[in-house]
Amino acid sequence: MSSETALNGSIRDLSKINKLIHEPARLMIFALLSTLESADFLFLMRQTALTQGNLSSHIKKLENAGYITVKKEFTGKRPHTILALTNSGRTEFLGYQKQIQEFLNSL
Amino acid sequence: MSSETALNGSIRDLSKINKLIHEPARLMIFALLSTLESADFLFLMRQTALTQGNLSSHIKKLENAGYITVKKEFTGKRPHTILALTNSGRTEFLGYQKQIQEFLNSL
DNA sequence: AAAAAAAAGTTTGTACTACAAACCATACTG
DNA sequence: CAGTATGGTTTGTAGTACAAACTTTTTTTT
Repeated sequence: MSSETALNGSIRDLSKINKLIHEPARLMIFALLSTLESADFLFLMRQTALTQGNLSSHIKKLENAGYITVKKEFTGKRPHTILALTNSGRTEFLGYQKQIQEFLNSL
Repeated sequence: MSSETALNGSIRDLSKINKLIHEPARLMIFALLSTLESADFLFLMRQTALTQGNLSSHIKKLENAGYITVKKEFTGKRPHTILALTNSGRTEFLGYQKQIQEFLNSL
């Protein structure tokens, strides 16, 4: 191995970190969904303290990336949006955790 | 303690994470400066693989925040810019590390 | 039963930010 | 002395996070 690769690997790798996950608001969403397996819009809103508009935007981004699924149901008469991580989302989040943990360990 | 505070503390806290540090390019700069005590512009540029313009912008932000000092010297005839963390910068970076580690531990 | 307010989101407008291209100043080089 | 290299800074732009405003349906008030 070159003299730079091993020690600085985890530092330079940061430039390739998944920014869709790294963003704090979305990191909260990932954290909640990864421990809960599924959650609804209002629950996420309360747990994260994000506004509706902001949460909605982040959800759309994650859905477009294929990281979460969005199911729109009705509970009685009221709409109910259920979010869950996809396999891809779960895998990417685990990879993110690994990368950032390695970074912290390198300090 | 309330039922939410302890478990979700580290999750909701993410919304208050220091974004000046959290940004990947600057995280690289912090990582390098925290282990090296001082470094010059070109060294940082090579280690991080940031472009000159981009690195320059990030440095200015960190300097304005009081997280780093910027000393412009001459080595022989050539300009030489030396960067170092301030106490404040070091403290904030440690706080950041702690917060993100707690987050990872909570998953 | 009409009007008003609430619930559950989505869309739109804006202020900010990361980035590279273009620029600047000085120093070498053929 | 023209051209290129060195060591940066400034400027322009595309993208992003966020909240305000809007939409649609339902519930409550009068």
